[in-house]
Amino acid sequence: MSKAFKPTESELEILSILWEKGSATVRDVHNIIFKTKEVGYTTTLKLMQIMHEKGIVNRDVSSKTHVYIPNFEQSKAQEQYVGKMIKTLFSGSTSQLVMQALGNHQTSNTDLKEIKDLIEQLEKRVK
Amino acid sequence: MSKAFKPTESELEILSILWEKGSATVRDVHNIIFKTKEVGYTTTLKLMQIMHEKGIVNRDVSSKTHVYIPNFEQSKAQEQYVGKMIKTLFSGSTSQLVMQALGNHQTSNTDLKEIKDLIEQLEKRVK
DNA sequence: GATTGCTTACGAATATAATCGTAATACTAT
DNA sequence: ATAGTATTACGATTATATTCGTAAGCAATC
Repeated sequence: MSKAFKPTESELEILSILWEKGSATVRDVHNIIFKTKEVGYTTTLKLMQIMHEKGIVNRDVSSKTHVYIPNFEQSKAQEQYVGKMIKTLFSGSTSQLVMQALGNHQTSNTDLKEIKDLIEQLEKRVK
Repeated sequence: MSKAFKPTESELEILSILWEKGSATVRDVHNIIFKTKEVGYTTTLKLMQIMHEKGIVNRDVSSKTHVYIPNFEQSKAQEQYVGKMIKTLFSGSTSQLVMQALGNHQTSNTDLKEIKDLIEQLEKRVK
């Protein structure tokens, strides 16, 4: 089994930015975080350094301003958290989670169609 | 807006048990947690006392062995965490979360049917 | 009424996470 | 080259969460 990284709250926030952009400098990340949270630059820096020590991110040090790259797959994190959520928040019911998500968050018709298709495939498979 | 409780990891674990059972004593909760985690009884006790101080749970003190009752709605917690998950783990895409959940976790045909019905309602509504 | 066992209360220790200040270094423009 | 600016490194502090030991209370049983 693969190592079960458990990013902290702040680490997840940073990871989400790195996943979005592919790679980023501390400054990039900090600017985004700073929009919603009054926090010092060196705090963000330190967090990213720690993430590097832990191996959650890689970094390119070839230029003075380091570039950070996520080293933890988004899909892995998704699996991990979705599983735990279903268990602790939805008493084990996947469908409850799905219905909660669809009920409370805007979803385009195109996306809804896609989900329906998936469901139909699943129905076949289970049979 | 309602207070934004932010239960910690351990608190969530305890809450999930209380949601499941409706109410429980420290002993009840501890027995369940202890199955998967070597932890002292007084640790569980302390956590539940702290949760009480924070107002996350109520307790019935009428008999010597106190009975704890959740005072934080499961649905509130669901909203809170699902929203955050979509944002940080699925780059804002609800459908990605839904497809991940359905793809990786067993769901009965009855449940799938129910989800399809919901989707069809949503499709109408959006139009 | 002493002993045993379970319970709560509570302080304290330990572990983990988040924050920031300061200094050293590199880069840029004058 | 010098001044100004941005960057990293790193120690230290603060905040928060988790863990447990010990004492005290209560109830049943001997």
